[in-house]
Amino acid sequence: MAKDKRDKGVYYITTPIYYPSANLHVGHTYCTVMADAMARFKRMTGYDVMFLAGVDEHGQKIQKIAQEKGITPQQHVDEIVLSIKELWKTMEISYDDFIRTTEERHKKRVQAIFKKMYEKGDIYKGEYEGLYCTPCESFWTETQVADGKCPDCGGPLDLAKEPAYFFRLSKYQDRIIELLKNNRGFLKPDSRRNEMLRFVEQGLEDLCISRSSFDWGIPVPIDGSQVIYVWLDALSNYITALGYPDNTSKYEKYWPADVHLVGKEIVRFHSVIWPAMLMSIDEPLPLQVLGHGWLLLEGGKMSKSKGNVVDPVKLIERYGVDALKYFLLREYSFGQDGLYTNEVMLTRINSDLANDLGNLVSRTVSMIEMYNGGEIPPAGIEEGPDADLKKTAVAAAGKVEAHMDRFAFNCALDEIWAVIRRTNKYIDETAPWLLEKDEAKRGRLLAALHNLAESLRIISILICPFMHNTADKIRDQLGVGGEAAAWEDSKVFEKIGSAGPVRVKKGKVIFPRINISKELSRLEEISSGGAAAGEETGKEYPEQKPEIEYDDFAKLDLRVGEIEKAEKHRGADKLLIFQVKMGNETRQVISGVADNFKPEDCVGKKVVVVANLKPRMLRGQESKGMLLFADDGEGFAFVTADASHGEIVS
RNA sequence: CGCGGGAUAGAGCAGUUGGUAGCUCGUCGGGCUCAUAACCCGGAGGUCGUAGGUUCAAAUCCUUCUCCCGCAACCA
Repeated sequence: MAKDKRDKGVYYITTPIYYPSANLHVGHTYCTVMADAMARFKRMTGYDVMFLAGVDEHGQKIQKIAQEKGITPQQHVDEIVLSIKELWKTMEISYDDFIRTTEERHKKRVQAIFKKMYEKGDIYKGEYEGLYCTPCESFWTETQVADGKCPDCGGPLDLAKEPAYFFRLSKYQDRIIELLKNNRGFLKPDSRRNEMLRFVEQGLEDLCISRSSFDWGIPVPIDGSQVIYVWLDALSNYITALGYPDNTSKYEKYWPADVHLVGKEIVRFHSVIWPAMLMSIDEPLPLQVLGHGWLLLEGGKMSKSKGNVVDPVKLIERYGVDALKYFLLREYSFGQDGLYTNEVMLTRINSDLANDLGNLVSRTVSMIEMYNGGEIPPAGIEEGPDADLKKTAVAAAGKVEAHMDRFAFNCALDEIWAVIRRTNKYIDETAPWLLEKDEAKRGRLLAALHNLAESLRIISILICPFMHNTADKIRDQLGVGGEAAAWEDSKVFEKIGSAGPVRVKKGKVIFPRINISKELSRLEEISSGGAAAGEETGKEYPEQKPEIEYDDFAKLDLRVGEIEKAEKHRGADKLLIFQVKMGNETRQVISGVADNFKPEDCVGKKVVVVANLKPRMLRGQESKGMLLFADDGEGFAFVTADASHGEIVS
C-alpha cells in the first residue's frame, strides 16, 4: 500500500503518453511545457519530484501505418519516438522518466494488472460489437464513421462481432460519482467536473479492453488470441513506470500522483476509467486530474488530419526555446481554449521579452558599466521609491507560489512581470543619468544601481522554472553566477556583494526585437511550404485545363537544376535572376518571384526547370528556360527535386 | 428537449467565495534619452450577448431566449 505522501515532500506529475502516429505539434508541446514548468517549480521549492513523460505505442492505427510504409510497427514507433525525444530535448523538458508502452517493463506489468483485475472478478469474456470493414479488417467507432462508410477505404461497413474481454466499469459507477461529487479538487476545472458527473450519471457501460482483430498490442495473459486494448495498456503507464506491482520502491515513494495533466479530450479516461481501474486493483487514486484547454487556430482546432498544425521546432529555431515556453505559459489560461496566431505570439514575445525584460537587462548593465566602471555598488541609504521597489520584488515569490498552486501560469508570470515593470519604472523615477551629472548625488546613484541589480537578480530566480536559459543569461551579464540563486533567495533583497565585489559584463541582447510584419510573412512562407494543402480549408482550385496528348507532354524537356546564384533584376521590381546549374552547363533563368523569395534563400535549392523553353529577353536580360513553382494563391513555393542537377525529369 | 462549455473596450483575454468593471496589445496625447525606435506618465474606448428574477449590492446566483463551440467511449 502506498504511503500518505502529503508530508513527505514528494511530487509526482505526469503528462499524457502521446500516440506516435505522426510528429507532435504545438498543442502537445503546450501540455508538456506546462508540466515541465511545474516540475521545475516544485524542484526549486524543495520537492523531490518525479516527472513522467512517454508514448502509447500500440493499437491498430500504428499497425496500419506501419503496414502502409512497409515496415514493422516497432520500426515505425522507434522512428517517431526518436523524433519525440529529440523534440523534448530541444525543448529542454526535464522529465525524470520516459516510458514506452512497448518496453518489457511496461508489458509484463500491464499483464500483471490485467490478472489482478481478472482474479478480482472484474474482467469477463463477452462479445464486442462494432462497425467492421472487411477489406480493411478494421473496427470503427460511430464517431469515426461519417455517413456509414469506412473512413479508410470508403467501402461499406457491417455490424460485426468478435469475442473480447470486458472490464466491469459499471460496478464502479457509484464510487466514481461519489468521487467526483465529494472530492471537489479531484477534477479541475469545474466545467470538466460537471461534464463528467453528468456523463457518469447517465450510466456507465462495461468497457471492452481487448481485441482480436489486430495483434499490435500486449497479449492478454490468459488468452493468446487477444491483445489488450488501449485503456488498460495506456493508463497503467502511470504506475508501471514506478515499478508497480513487482518493484515497488519508487511506487511507494511517489504514488499516488499529485497531478495527471491531460488535454480536455481525454479527461474522461483519466477521471472515470482510470480511477475505476485503480479501485479494481485496490490502489490509491491520483490526487488530481487537470484538463487543460486547446490551442485553436483561426480555422478551428489543430489536428494532424487537418494538416494545419503548427510545428514547434520551426518556432524554436527562430525565437528560441525560452520565448516559445514563455509565450505558451503566459498567453493562455489553464482549462480554457485559446486562440493561436503567429501575430499573437510575436506581439507577446516582443513586448514582454524584448521590450520589458531584455531591455531592462540591457539598460541596467549599461548603466552600471558607464556610471560605476562595471562594479555593482553596495546597498545605500533607502529613500524615495526604493521601499516600494523592494517590497514588490520581495513579495513576488509568494504570489507566484499561490498562482502555481492553481496551475495559473499566466497569473504567475504576470506577477513576475509586475516586478519587471516596477523596475523599469524605478529607472525612470531615479533617472540615474541625471544623478550622474551631479557629484553630490553620487551616493544616491550608487544606491539606485545596486537596487536595480538586486531586482534583476530576484527576477532571474523567479523566471527560472519557466525560462532557465534566460535566467542564466541574466545572471551571467549581472556577474552573479550561481550566487543567491535559490528560490528562497528571491524573498530577500540584499544579497549581491556579500562574497566580495561583483562585476557586470554586458553581453548579447537576450531577446532581439522582432520586426513583426516582416516576420509574419516569413512564417507564412515557411508554413505554406510545409503544410499539406487541406481539403477542409474551403479553398477553391482552378478548373483543370483541357486534356493533352502524351506527345504534347513529351515535347517538354524537364530537368533538375541547382540554383547557384540568385539576385534581383536591377531593372525590374518583380524579377529574380537565377544562375542554375544543370549538368555541365550553368544557365541564366529569370522568374517573376521577387515578392516571394529573398535571393539568398534560393541558393542551393534543387528545382525543376523547363529546359527547352525558347529563350526570351526580360528587361534586357536573357532568360533561358523556366523554373516551376507551386502557387497557393498567395505565394509561391519552389517545385523541388530530390535529385542531382542535370537529371531528366519524366 | 442527449450532455457540457462560452458570449466582458478595436483585438486577444483575466475576473478566485456576489461589494465602485481589470490586464495585454492597439490607439491618442505627454515625458525621458540609460536602453533593443525600447522605457515612464496620462486620456479615450464597455448599459459585462438578450429579457426577467433573488439581494442593501450581480459580470458573478436563478430562469428565458439568441448566437457560437466542444463532447457522445483513442485528436494535447
